[in-house]
Amino acid sequence: MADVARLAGVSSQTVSRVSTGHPGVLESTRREVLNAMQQLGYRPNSAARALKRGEFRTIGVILFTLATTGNSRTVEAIAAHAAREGYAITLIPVAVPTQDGVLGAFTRLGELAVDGIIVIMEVHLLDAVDLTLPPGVPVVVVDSDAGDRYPVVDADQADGARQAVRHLLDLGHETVWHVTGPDESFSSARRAQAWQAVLDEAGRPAPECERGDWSAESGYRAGRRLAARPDCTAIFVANDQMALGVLRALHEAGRRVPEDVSVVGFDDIPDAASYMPPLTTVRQDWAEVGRLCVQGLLQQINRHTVQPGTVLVPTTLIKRESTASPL
Amino acid sequence: MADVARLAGVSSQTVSRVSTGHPGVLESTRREVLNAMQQLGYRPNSAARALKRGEFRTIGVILFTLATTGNSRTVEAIAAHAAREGYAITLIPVAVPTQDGVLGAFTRLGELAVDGIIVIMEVHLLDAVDLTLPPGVPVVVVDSDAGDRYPVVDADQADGARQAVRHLLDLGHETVWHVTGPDESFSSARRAQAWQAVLDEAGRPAPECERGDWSAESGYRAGRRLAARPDCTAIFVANDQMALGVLRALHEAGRRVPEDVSVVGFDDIPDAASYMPPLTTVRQDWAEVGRLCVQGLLQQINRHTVQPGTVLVPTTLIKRESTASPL
DNA sequence: GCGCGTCATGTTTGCGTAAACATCGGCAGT
DNA sequence: ACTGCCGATGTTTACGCAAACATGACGCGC
Repeated sequence: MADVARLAGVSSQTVSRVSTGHPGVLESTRREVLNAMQQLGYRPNSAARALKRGEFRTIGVILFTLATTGNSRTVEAIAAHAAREGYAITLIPVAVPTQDGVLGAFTRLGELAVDGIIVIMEVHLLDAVDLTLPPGVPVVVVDSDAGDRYPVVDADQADGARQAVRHLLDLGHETVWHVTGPDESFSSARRAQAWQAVLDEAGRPAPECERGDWSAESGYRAGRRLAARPDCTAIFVANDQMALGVLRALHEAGRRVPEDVSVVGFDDIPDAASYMPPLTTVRQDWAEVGRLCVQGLLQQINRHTVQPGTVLVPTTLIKRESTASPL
Repeated sequence: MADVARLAGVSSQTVSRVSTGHPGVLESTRREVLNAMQQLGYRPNSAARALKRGEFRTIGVILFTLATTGNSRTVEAIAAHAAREGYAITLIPVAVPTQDGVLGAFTRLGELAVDGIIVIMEVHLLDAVDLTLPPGVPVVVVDSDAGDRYPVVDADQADGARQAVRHLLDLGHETVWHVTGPDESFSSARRAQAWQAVLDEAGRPAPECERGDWSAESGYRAGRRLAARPDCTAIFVANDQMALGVLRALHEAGRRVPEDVSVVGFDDIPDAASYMPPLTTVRQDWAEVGRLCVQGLLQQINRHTVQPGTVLVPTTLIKRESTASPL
């Protein structure tokens, strides 16, 4: 910076003013400085800046995996919106989904240069490590029921599930079977709860759930078991990938979709429209979730206000060709 | 830090020594300092640290999208390996895949606190912005043909495509049709080139390519056109998602897979094993790509050696049930 | 017993930046 | 002409840390 100042014939403070866009610099001076900067290939040192300003303009995102469509889409939206606000995002992957793994990530995070944190994971995994969450660091949580302790942003999974199950009942199915995600997943639990609630309301018997792990393969296994039951005519599957497996199992068992069995998925991943048949499913707006995360976090950072509570992003039932009235 | 020093009854330098793990501190003193740190909730300020040390221990990853399986998996592997080496990763999404967009990202990047950059995108988009790539900043590129200018890491797409096409020819197909990715994609070009080369070598006619955009929907459209041609018995599709669309198109046209038409995909995304039928495809080892990126970048950072050149990660043909000899 | 080396610890300094304050020149109002 | 004020720019300082150097205590060999 001193070199630039010398070349431009001004003080380093003026250089600083130019590079931060402060007002009160003569246009002619500004141009001179800009010119000197370019000539010397000067770029501000962000460490010094962060040190001086006491902020990093960086948001940390802590998650288990980018392998799920939901997570990667959410992160992408977070990154895009953060960039728009002049924030970079730092990814903190938790290698192992254990409390030790989370603890490690949070320890690293404590030393990391971030102004706030977005947590994309089940909060119960955080319970044991709360102490290490640097106090005073703004946090927003996704995919969790921690609305009483942190600000939470999430898709309205319960409502999506309700729409899915009601759609099947409205088509005239006696009841709806359900393939859940893994036990640890709060999303899975909420979807299952809503499924159960709708059946209860309608006075229909709730068959026992099949349990999967989100993978198509696990959906296939669940689907084979369901395909063997002639009374099963409608299935609500907790995500699209498992639904893909269910469709294959039904196909192999000779049960037609939607003529013999109706299937509804969850997520509306891009491929779902190309399944055989195109899948009726519940769309989640991950972009909006990401946007609200960033917005909520920046609000905390700038206004120093924290409001625990859950913000729900609406979900939409997308009707395609995998559902029909029973024959 | 001063507070910690006071509480522990030592100088701030000793606190620094403890927090950086430097040797030459009496065990008893160390414990005392650690204790004081905990009590005061002290955590080192990484901005100051970076300023003093002249390094950020952060790697920037610049890419267009996390929406493709390949990108998100690669990023995940990069993050994991970087974490293991004590590096954080910062995501720089390029909103618009134009040179302006890239330019913007690199400008931001220049002011960003990173010690090196991994670029996951077509390098030709960088051409116009080379000047803004901060000189002296280590770079590794993925998915590009810039091996003469930068260190490049990539899956061996040509070999994977060769294996796929040879497999189909070996099964006895007269020739192999091809559905490509979008024009701008270098991966797509390499796969198409290899496809053409194998057919040429074998003295087979190369049918005209169908062009897609990686999406299942575009695969479906290409598949419909191919399904209409009775002479088409073997299709090499440039990725799995488009293959899903091709499978649906063939199914709707009443052409059985693999009895009437064989299909090979590329990527081996987890769902591919659950397609109908399970898809024969080429597996890419994204985790290894990510690992090598980090390794190569750290080598540059630590040893100050740059070696342009391309490192290829082997790809493997995974034979499933979508390919068979023609009837 | 003296000098020297060794080890634990303390003191000084500067990394690059920007806020706070200081200065300086000119212009409006009287 | 003088005061006062404002706008443009310069000077000083501190952000938190860790290298480099300084100090001081202790032990060992002669």
